[in-house]
Amino acid sequence: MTARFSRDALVRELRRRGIRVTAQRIAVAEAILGAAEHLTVQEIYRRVRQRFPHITVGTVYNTLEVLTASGLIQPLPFPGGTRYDTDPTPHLNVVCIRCGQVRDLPDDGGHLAGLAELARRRTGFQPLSQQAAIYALCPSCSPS
Amino acid sequence: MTARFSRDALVRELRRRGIRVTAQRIAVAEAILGAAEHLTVQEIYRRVRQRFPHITVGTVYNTLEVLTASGLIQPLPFPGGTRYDTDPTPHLNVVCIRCGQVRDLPDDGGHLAGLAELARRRTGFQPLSQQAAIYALCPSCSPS
DNA sequence: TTTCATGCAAAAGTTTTGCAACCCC
DNA sequence: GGGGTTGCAAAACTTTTGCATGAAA
Repeated sequence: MTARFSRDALVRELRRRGIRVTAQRIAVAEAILGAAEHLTVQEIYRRVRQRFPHITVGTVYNTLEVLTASGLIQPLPFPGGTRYDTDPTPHLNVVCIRCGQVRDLPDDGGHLAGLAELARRRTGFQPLSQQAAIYALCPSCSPS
Repeated sequence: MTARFSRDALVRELRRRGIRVTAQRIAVAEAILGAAEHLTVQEIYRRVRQRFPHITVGTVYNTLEVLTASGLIQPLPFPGGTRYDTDPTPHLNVVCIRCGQVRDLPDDGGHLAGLAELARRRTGFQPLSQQAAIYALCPSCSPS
């Protein structure tokens, strides 16, 4: 996920979503949007602190909740802590259980959409978001 | 998930998997296998403590890791902590993001199998297990 | 008898909370 | 100016670790 917003566009996007804009919030959003992988809260915290040495984890958590509620980012419960995703299109996370690397794949077969539809039909629940992970061994971590 | 093993069968199953059998491990396994829902570690701990008041969380975590490594149970990273699943067949978790209830659905359309296959083909990773969750609002929690 | 699990305790890590000062709108 | 946000601090909660004792094979 490369940066999808210029600074200005990001500010506009936040305002559009009814989020009060602060420098810290911009920094948090930029950290997530500019990352190639799904960052943990600590990783986000570390990056933002380079620009705002006085920011606290509490503020980061606060901001993550606001951004999540607005739909700009999505929390992914992972072993080892919550990570944040910015890809709004449904996709698959493939996780190596040994080295921890995560690869994203688009929902090419429409399987994720199919699962959401299945859930709606069978439970009457109203699907909002989804997460799918395959836990696997990457080639380097596979027993040769 | 109702209990799938008699006490004796469970002991045999643990031995078959190369797990050293202790009374505490049986209790932990029975708690998980006998539960209808996916229990958190604290819920497991609370249940087992009724039989073994001196057991510690450390032992529960230890046991969960052993049972996971053997493939008898599967950890599910959920918002709010890890839960444990005993259903070895791939299935879908539908979670109400407000009240937290979880419903399981079988992989009727073969979507989960399709995702694992997609992951294998596209990444070369060797799929071991999987998790799919739909975050949704249940009828009672839906804004009428 | 040897090896490994348990219990106890402490520590590391994650997430939440309360509140006064401050900043965005 | 008003109300929401920040920083600071403490606390609650989850998970990991070290070690002496005890139990399983």
